Amino acid sequence: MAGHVSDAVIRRLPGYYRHLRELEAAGVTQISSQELGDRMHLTPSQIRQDINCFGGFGRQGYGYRVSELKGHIGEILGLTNEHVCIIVGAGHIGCAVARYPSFSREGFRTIAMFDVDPEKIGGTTDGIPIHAMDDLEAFLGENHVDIAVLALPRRFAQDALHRLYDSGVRAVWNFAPTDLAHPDDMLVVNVHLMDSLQQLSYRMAHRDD
Amino acid sequence: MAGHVSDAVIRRLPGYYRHLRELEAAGVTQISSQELGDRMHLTPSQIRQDINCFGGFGRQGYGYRVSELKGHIGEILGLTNEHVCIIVGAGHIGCAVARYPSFSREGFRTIAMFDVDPEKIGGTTDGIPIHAMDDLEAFLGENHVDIAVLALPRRFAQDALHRLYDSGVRAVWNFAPTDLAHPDDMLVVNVHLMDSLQQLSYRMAHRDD
DNA sequence: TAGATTGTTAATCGATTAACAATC
DNA sequence: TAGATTGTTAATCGATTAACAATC
Repeated sequence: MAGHVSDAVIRRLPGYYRHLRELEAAGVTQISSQELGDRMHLTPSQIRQDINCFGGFGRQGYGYRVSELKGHIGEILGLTNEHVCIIVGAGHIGCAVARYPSFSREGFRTIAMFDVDPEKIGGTTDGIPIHAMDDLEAFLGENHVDIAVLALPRRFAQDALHRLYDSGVRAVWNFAPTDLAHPDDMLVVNVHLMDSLQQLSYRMAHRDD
Repeated sequence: MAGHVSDAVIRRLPGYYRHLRELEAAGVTQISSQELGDRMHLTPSQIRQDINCFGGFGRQGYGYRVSELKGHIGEILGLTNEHVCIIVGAGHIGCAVARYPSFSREGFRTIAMFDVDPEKIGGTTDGIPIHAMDDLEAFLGENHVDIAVLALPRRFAQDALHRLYDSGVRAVWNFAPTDLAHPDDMLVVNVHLMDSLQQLSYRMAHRDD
């Protein structure tokens, strides 16, 4: 069904999902590409092209059923299967992720956190146990983990990524502010908060251009 | 100097800055578009095109001076002027931002946080005072603020944005998981953590396509 | 049925890549 | 000078938009 799906489309998919969820919550059951485009600041054409990368989920003369389309896009995004996660680094960012409500609501289940701080080891955050960083390999030997959240200072991130790879983890959500080297069969998606803030700074500096 | 700069270029600029900072820290003083491209997974052509949106910062037969180019890009990103910030919402994300080292290092100075929780009001995070949300307008009347960081639950974010606008704030770094309506003369850059995670989920689900 | 809106093909636009003269 | 690498123009590629027949 899906031939090659471009990066541009993949980047927009979560936005569709988010808007459709809001529409569903607001009691909207039907929507046209025109209306959805107005809402998302996209052209109706683009919306139809994007959706038709995956199949014809609409009906001529009617538009799209909100809950049906949301279901399809959720499936396409892989949100129907649960993802078992660990968080490496129990600092402020790691804990913020652990407690982020949408994180568990969308099927990302955190089973453990890891840190080097003896003060934290043995404790919990939101019911999630904090293990010693030294126990990472042993833990991964006994537990299947889909995604590792990397929430460490920059200088520790590359080493942690190698250790995760060697223990079989093949997907990383990286908050460390650096581009990590990784094998081809490991997926790494970066958050790079400072990049986002610097884009804001750029736009402020060039407001009148 | 800069004609129209495309979104694609703006999105890459912080990456240049980050890599150049790492190179500088590693003691590298000179780099060619070829070498920088290898490092950043971009073509040399694209790097030269990107940089030349802003001016000819290189030298034929030599390449670019790392510290000089970093300086230019920092300036282009608006990092030479300090940005006065407030953080609206003193939950885990707000506090994570407040303590994020690069935040203050790159000239983003947080002068206050705001929250509705009586337990938090009057306290501090990392030396930053937490004010009552009710005092937002009074505070903004007395203090110039360049950027508001929105770190509130979704349902409170739109109202907070209006209040910020009415008190003169014209730039928002938004962590609430929703696309906020805003006037044309207000800049809003979204972080949308869940979008980023869902992109990872998509790529995991479609690994073998 | 008539009206509306999709799915899909064709046209356009913009971004990326290639090429090469300029020049350090 | 010769070699290397930029700055910049031209070519290519891909993404977005427009158009319209299909059809609910």
